[in-house]
Amino acid sequence: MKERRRVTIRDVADAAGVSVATVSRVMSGSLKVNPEMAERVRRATEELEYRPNGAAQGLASGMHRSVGVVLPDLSNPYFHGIIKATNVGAARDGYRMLVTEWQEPGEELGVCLDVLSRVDGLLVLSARMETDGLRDLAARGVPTVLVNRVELGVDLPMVAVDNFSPMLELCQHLASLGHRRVVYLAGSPGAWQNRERWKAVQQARILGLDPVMVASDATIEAGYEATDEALGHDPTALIAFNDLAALGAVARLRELGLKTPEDISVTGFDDVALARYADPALTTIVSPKAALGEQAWVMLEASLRGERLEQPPLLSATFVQRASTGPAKGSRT
Amino acid sequence: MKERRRVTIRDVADAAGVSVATVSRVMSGSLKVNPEMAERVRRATEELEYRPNGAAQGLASGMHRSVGVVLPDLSNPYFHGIIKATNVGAARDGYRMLVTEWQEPGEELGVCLDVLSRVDGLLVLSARMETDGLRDLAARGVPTVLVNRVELGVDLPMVAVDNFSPMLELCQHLASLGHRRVVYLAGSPGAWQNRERWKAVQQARILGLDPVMVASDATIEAGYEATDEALGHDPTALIAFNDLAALGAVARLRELGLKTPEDISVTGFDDVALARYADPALTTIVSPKAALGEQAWVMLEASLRGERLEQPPLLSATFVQRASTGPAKGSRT
DNA sequence: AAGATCTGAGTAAACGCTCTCTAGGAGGGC
DNA sequence: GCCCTCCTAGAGAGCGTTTACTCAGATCTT
Repeated sequence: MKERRRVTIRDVADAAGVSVATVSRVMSGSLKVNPEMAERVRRATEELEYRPNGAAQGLASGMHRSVGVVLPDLSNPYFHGIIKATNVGAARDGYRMLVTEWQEPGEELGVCLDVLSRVDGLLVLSARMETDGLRDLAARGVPTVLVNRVELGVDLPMVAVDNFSPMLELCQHLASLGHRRVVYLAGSPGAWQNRERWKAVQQARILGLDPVMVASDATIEAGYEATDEALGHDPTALIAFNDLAALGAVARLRELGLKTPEDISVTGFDDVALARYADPALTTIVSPKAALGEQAWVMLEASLRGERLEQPPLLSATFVQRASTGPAKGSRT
Repeated sequence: MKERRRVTIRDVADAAGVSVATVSRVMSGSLKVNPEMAERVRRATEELEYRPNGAAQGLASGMHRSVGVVLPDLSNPYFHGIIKATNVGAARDGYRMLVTEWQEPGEELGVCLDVLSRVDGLLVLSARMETDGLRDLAARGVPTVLVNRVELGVDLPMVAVDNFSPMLELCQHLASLGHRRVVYLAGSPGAWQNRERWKAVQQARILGLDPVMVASDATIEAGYEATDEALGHDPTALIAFNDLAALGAVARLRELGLKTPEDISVTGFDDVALARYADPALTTIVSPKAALGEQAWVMLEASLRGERLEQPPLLSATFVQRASTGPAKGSRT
């Protein structure tokens, strides 16, 4: 394992018979360089298999050409759809994306700041991170974009999906099936998305729904575990915070001998890949993950350039009925 | 958005009335420093909210204190379990983990090398990356650990789960239920794991199985789509490459009016979270994801220190019977 | 045709940190 | 009491790039 010295820009310069500055110019695609020289440089680069040192570039230019993504849970497929789209945008613009999972709240700002020593900007998908931390980031002028999190007191660009309207639509669907007593399996208490969804569910009282909230979370396990308590309220339908929780709930119901949707209806949110393939296929809300990720990148890229794009409106999500909802048991609809 | 200048080590040094060298020593935890001074430095650090510049540290020390993880598909939950464990190990040892998803083969070595300009080592979870690329990495002396990929011609440490034995056990289970004609829904053709699993399935001829291979992949969609072709072979059981494909297959079967396991049995591999919650709960192989991720880190960490640990044996996975397998239709078992 | 302007390549100063080397004070041996 | 060793803190040389600047030669102006 001989420690062969890294080939630096200097080596390339020597090999091509030019100065390091010229090599740097060629690498960065500056037009002000003699084509013949550029060609020589390119050949030398190739031959020596030169790879610029990212750290040095970052130090010298103050730009790292990479952005950090902070999210609470890597295993939630909902995030995949988003960051995949973000990634193609970033790649297109020559940026690298570094994903960091972080769960414990309180620590998050620290992590962000730490990550920041190697990135130019941040995408915050984390619902749990305290508002103070965000405000701090905003105050520091760190290019940051909030995803699916609308914070009024924070001066940061944000992109988000409309949670309220589609959830209301979903409730309407439930109401039209004759449901009345429903339980909302909540997501993370502080999360904006959770507040919005719950708000919509409460609003649905006007449609005749009589909702109760039960604490849960955005995971299969949490949905599974919250189901027993939910059943205590004797509901005809379970409105889960997201698809994962819905899947967990369905599994627990099945275990208890309750069939979905015959005995009890269950709804999800997000439309992750599994939702369609589950049994029963989940009635849920199709969240525009790709569009969200794309827009997040556009906003972030602008921030990186010091530009501040106009705050875009909420993206709309659409309700889709599948097999996990049916007429309320005991209703004559 | 005033561009407030970053606080550097020099600022801290000035504030504490010491030299930058001393600050650096305090930060790195060197013991050779007067406690009183150390305290002063620490206080200054705190007050100024000093954060060392990662790029500069990387440049100066040649260490980035971070490792790159290259994986083919962020949405496969199997990887989450692994990298989660790796991450805690890395964090414990003061390393940051950068996840990079990369799909197109051919490009992968380039990406690795590129990522390498900012990391100290690599964890390769990507089954598709060409062997040549790996050999190249090995030749360059880049600290790299291969996960779930055993390459005999490559001189790199690897950690992997035993695929063969548990798969054979699974086949035995199927055989004992009276199955004979089975279809193996294959994973990525070049992948080591795929070869191992298929080898085991073929070996199971000795148990009376009569296996056929059908091309598919490690995703729900691929499992779903390969099912029709699989049915052409009139099997009594489907052995999917992994849980995702199995889930896809079950979904397609249901669509076709075939019940699992009454009409046809289906098995998975990996035991992702969903496997247990799906309907029917998947008979599958429990892969020790956490142990794998942990061991991968241990090996990598040793490589980073220039040490080469002894090649560990394959980790063992265990077969678990759940509800997706039953007696072969038409068998009297 | 001489001075002004422009082009494009080279020189060298950062960038923020680490780490070797040096200096000087404290402590110890004789 | 003097010299030598030990130990700690500071000075400063990089680390590999980028990016003003500088400067020579070419192209214009009139």
